[in-house]
Amino acid sequence: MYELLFKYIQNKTEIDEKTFSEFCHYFKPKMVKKNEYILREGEVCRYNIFVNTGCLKFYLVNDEGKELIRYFAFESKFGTALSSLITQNPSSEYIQAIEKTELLVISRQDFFYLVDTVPQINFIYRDILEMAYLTSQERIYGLQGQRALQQLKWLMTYQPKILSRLSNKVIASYLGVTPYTLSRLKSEL
Amino acid sequence: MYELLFKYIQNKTEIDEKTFSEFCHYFKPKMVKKNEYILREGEVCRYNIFVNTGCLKFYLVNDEGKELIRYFAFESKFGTALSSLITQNPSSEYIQAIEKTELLVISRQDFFYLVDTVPQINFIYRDILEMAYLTSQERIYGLQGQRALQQLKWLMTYQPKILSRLSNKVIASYLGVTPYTLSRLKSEL
DNA sequence: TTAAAACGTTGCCATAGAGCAATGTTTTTG
DNA sequence: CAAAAACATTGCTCTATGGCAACGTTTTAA
Repeated sequence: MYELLFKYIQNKTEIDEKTFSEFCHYFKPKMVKKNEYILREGEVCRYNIFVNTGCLKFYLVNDEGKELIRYFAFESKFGTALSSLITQNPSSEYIQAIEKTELLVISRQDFFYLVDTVPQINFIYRDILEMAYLTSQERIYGLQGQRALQQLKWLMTYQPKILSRLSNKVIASYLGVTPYTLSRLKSEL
Repeated sequence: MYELLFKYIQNKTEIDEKTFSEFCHYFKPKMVKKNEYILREGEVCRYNIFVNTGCLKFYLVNDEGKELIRYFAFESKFGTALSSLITQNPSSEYIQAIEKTELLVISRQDFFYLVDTVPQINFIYRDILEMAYLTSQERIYGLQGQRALQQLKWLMTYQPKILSRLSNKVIASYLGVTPYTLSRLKSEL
């Protein structure tokens, strides 16, 4: 149950099994079905989430009813509605399982307690934020500058998992184009 | 020289002048002229930067030669080419002064030393990353979903400083449209 | 296992924004 | 302060993408 999380932390910091076992019980296992919501728009996010197996999508629905996907969390990834988690304001994002998914869930309070008391978790949180920020920057530059075809090629190179595992509809929503356009772009490759 | 930085930190954490004075000398004052580069593409970023007065732009130049602006750092803001700072790989970003600008510059090594040894700076760095990430998320959703006119209206409401202080050319590059389009959009308001 | 629902593809037309050129305005700099 | 450079605006045309409709395929669920 905790092997992946242990490996994740071990990969980023120095940690022994004893230290890990002292705090890992703060992470509670949770199974969610395909299409099940972990968080809905308007709810306050009270958890940080580690994905053991499966995949979550983080998205919002804009004024025109269009679903905009910001991020996918696959196996061994953390994800949360950070804005709501930090501010404790209602989330504008949904979090939903794309597949049958196994999670480790830690409450906001426990998580920040660990950030403040366990140096390894302090570092892990810093690393999560740094990496999330870097990924966001790349995505901003991609959305700002690239035509959709270029973005698709970038995805093929750097995020092949997204293309191989997810539906066109979902990929289109991530790229910010319609499924029609995506379908046409793929025939241009 | 250090008043703004002290206020910035005091605003976010508990700190007294004595503690501040023990580490503030790691931040070195630096003046840059309008249009002067602080970092160019291909250089490794070795600094974190606090803006005292003026304004910096963080941008890259894409394959088509188009300038894409990711972020502006106005007074009392931190900014750096984080990707390069963390990985110590050559930066794909430029950092350039838009106006005559007064900076406080801290070396990478000193900065991370303070992050690891001064709890207030550890927290400040966490806060910078959190806020930067939140801002990035909003921007991703904006670029993905909104028409340029909507983005412009959003800017008017939430970032009026960008509109009032910067040239159309620069604003267009931030919005990811051409100056022609921006000029037309403004006449639609 | 089969009917219903969701998804993917493609033709057609509509639209937002790009890009060039021409012109006037503002800013920069010697 | 004057000449040069950069910037802003607007007409015209072109292109990438949107959105609907139709149709075949895959997935879902009773």
